[in-house]
Amino acid sequence: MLEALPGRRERVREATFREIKDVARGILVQHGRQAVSVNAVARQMKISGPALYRYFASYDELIASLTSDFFQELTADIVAAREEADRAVAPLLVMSRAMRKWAISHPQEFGLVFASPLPSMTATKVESAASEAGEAFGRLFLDEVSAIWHSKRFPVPDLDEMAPAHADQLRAYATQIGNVLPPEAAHVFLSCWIRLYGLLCMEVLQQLEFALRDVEPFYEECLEQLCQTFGLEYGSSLGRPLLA
Amino acid sequence: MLEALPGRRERVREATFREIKDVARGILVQHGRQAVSVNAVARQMKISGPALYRYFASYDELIASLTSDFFQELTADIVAAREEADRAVAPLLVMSRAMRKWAISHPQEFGLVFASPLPSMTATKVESAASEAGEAFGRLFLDEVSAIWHSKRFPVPDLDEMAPAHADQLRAYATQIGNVLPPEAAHVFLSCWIRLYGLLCMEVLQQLEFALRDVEPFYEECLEQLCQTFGLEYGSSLGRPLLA
DNA sequence: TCCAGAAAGTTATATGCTCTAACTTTCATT
DNA sequence: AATGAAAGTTAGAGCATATAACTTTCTGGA
Repeated sequence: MLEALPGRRERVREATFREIKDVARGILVQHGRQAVSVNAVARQMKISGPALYRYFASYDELIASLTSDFFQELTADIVAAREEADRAVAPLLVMSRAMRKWAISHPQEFGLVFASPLPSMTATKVESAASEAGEAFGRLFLDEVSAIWHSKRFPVPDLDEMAPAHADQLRAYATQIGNVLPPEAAHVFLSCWIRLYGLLCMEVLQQLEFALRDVEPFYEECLEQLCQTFGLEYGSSLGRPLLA
Repeated sequence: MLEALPGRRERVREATFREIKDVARGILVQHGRQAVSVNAVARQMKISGPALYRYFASYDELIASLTSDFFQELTADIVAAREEADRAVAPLLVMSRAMRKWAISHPQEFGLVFASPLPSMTATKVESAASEAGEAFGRLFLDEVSAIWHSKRFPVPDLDEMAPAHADQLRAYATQIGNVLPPEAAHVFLSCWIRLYGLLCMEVLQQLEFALRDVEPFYEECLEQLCQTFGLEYGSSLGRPLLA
């Protein structure tokens, strides 16, 4: 029988890939990262454990694949939010809020991405796909800041007043990102990125629960200062509540 | 035979506790968090695995004990740095630099503290000792900011201009910390804490390696702004290098 | 001094995990 | 229909946490 071009074999294989990752994600969300295991996924799919190794060479590869998916989903969410948003509010704000919205409605997923174990000197990891997806995610914000820079500039510090070693690593980074920002502007971008992403990290990893139930006010405060930095108009999120 | 009051039995038991934790820490530092296991520790001590359960009821308890130790060591380091430091430079600066110094010279230890798994809804953890030590650590900085507040004040936002829910949680936090700071000042404290600790988190969890080899310039920039916030004089760390 | 009993350590074992090896089944293509 | 790759199976090695039951070691009291 003539098959559709993707091939029936490959289609069911693709479907199995999806099912494995869906089941794994379900376990992650319901029972936490520790509960995600090759065997647990296989049990829930009612197949034997080793069968899963036809699809993923190792446990780490399965986790890396999940990580990659999460980055892509997060990226897609942010892009979608940017497209659909009110044109009056700065895209950078829309994107930042979309990032947090995804992070706090998917804490386990975000936590998996963030709290990956430290490489511990040894081990050249097989995280290429995951780190690529991660870079694409970061690129979203970098490109937006680059657009702002090229359309109207924003204040930047003087490279000569920095420690030479720091100026060097900024130049290296500017090169690495294809010079979409000059080193001085890259410093500002990184500084803001650190504040925003660092805050999200602390929130999701529950490092602020000793004091706060709702971190959003601090996130909005951070966004406000971010707008000042880039010379954007800060539009409060009131009226378009974060958690609808 | 009459023993010294602590009792010989208890002394050797205490020594075994220490050895277990020392060995576990060695494994953590050398081979990463994943490699820390009850059996691995026992092997290295040349005792049988189950023997360790005379000292720790579970693997999680061993980890929690390590976490507690790390917090205490970090706290002690910061206190020592504060005592020994040049009186001309603000204690808050000295303490912040001591914190980072410890964190980056003990990345695995700091990572263990930070990247503890998410509670995943269920599970009432046995982390009381660890979280107590963690609170003592945070208290160090809180007390310092409180001292600054009571000696000369610093600018604070208006509580009435905040979202009511946020004002409420700030008041609750102020109560929780025994009113050593009013809610408005608590907001400022938390805001600074988030920036400083969040940056450290990102650095140690290697979330900045895509761009930076040395995060110190950003840390110092953060400290400079922190000094502005609290009305302190920013003394560069030059001349007393961070990594001697 | 000797002995009862607690403390500390042992082996054996249950259960779960990752992952490999060897075998069987399924199924699309020739 | 036959072939051979793909997908699934069971068996098992090796390591993990943890418990149970046993032995050894040491302490404190008669």
